[in-house]
Amino acid sequence: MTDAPASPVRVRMAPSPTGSPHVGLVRTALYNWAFARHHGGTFVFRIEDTDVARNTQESYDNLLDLFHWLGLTWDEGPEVGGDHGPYLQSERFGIYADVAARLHESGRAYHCYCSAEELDERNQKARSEGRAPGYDGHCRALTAEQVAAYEAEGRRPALRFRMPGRAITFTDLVRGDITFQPEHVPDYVLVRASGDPLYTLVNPVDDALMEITHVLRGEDLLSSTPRQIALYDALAEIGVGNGRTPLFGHLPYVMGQGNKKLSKRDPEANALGYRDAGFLPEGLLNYMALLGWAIAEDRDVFTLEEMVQAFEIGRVNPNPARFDLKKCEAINAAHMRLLSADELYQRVLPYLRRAGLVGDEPTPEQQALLRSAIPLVQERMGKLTEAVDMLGFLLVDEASFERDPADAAKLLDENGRGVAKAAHDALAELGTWDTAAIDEALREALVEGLGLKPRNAFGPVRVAITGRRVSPPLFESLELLGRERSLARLASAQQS
RNA sequence: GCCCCCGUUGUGUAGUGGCCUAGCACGCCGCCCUCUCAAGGCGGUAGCGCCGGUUCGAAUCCGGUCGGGGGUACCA
Repeated sequence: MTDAPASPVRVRMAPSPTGSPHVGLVRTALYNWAFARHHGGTFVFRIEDTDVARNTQESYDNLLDLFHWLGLTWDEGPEVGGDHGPYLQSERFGIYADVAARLHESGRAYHCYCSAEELDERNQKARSEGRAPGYDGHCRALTAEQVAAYEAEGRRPALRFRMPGRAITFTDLVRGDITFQPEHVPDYVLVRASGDPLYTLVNPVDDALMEITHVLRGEDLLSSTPRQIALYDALAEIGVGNGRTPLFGHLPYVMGQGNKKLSKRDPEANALGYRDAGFLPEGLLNYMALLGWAIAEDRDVFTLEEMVQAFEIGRVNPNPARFDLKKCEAINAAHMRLLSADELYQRVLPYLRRAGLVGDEPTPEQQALLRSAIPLVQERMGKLTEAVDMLGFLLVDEASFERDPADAAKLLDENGRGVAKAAHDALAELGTWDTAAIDEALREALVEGLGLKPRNAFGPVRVAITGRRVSPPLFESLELLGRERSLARLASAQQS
C-alpha cells in the first residue's frame, strides 16, 4: 500500500486523564506524531475527559508533563489552541447533544427503551439458541403507542445507532483489508438514558469535526471500527465534519512479561516512571519505536529526526510486542553516549538536585568538578540516575561522606586498611597532584612495593576514596577530589 | 459459542518465491582489553507453531489445524 496521502494529514492522540499515563500511550502517540511529521501534517492533542467520575486534574497534569518531557509537540490542543477547539471533550457536551438530536431526527439513530435486564435476558437466549448475540433491534420501529406506553411506565430511552444491514470492509493501514458482516455488528448505544454521551459517539464526532484523516490507535479498537465507519456515513449525511471518513490503522499491543498486556498497575507500565528512573526521552522514544517498527535491518539506534524521515505506517508490524526493560536500557545507554558532555551535564543536574547533592544552582566548584567528571562516567551510565552513585563522592562534603557498608566490609578489611595506609603515605609525599603522578606513585607503592596485583591494590583505595566498588577511573577521581580530601579519606578508611 | 486480529531464536525485528546452510540488535555464555564498572573487539548459544498443498524451488503463496490476543456493554 502506498504511504503518501493526498490531502493534508491530520492525526491525533486522544488520551483520557485517568490514572497514570501508560507506556502504550507513548508508543501510540509517537507513531501518530512521526506519521504527522513525516507527511508534514498536523498533530492534534485532544483530551477525552467525558468520564467525569474517573477524571482527575493530576492525571491531566501528568499527561501534559509527559508529552512536554518527551518533546512530542502538538499543533492543536491544550495550551496551544487551534481552529478546531475546544480540545477538551468536557467543554463539548453541547456539540454532542446537538449531533445526537440530529442523528435521531434523521432516523439514523432511534430511542431504545429496553432495560438492562431485558437486554441481558434476550442476549442469553440468543446465545443459547446459537444465534449471534448483540442488540436484536427490538426498538428499531416502535409505534407511537408503544413509545407512549414506555414513557408512561417512566422509562427513559437511550439513543441507539441504527447499523446499515450490509457488510463493512475497510483497509487497515497496518493489517490490510478487513470485513465485518452485518450480523456481527449490532446497533449500539450512543447516548445513555441519563443523557451522557458515550465514547462511541463522542470519539467519531470529534474526529469528524477536527477533520482527522488517519486514526492510528490500539488494536483493541479494531472491532469497533465498522460501527464507527457506519457512524461516519451518518455524520456526513447530517453535515457533521467534512464528509470524509478517516483511514484507520490498528497498532499492536505493548505486552508485559509472558503474554499479558502490560496492565495499568504494573510499574513498568507507568510512562512517567521512566523519567523518574533516569531515562532520556530520546532513549525511551527510540525503544518504543522499535516495538512494531524498524528503521533498517541492521540498525536500531536512531534520532527522532531520523525516525520522522523514515517512518511509514505501512511498515508497522501487526504482532503484539513484549516490553523488554533490558533492551530499553541498552537503547537508552546508547543515547547517553551520543550526548555531548555539556548536554549530559545539563540532563544530569535535576537528578543530582533531587538527591540533594547540589542546590538549585551548583557552586562554581561543583560545576567545575562535574564538567571534568562527566566525560569519565558518560560511557559507564545507562541512566541519568546513575550519576548520583557515580559522582556523589565528589559532591558531598566530608562530614556526610559515607561508604557503601557492604563494599567497605569486603574491601576495607584488615588487609585493605593496610593498603589504604600505604596509599596514603605514598600520596602524602607526592609533588604534583595529577592523574599521571598519582598513577605512578600508587603503582610503585602498592604493586611494586607491596607486590599486589593491580586489582587487589586499587580496590581498597577505590572504596576508601569513592565509597564504592564501582566508580569512575580511580586516578582521575583522586585528581578531581584533590589532595586534601583524598588524604583525609584514605586516613579515615584506616579506622573503618 | 460466534466474530475479528496475530503467529521468525528467550526478547524486539529483517525477510514480500531462489541473494536464507535465515541477517541485525538486546539478553545470555566464553575470550581479549583492563585500576573497578562500563565501553570496545572477537567468538558462541538459540528461531520460520504444526500438517498438507502449489512450485524446479516456500519463512515467503493457498488450505487446514493448533496456540495467543481482542471483541461480543447504556466501558474505552
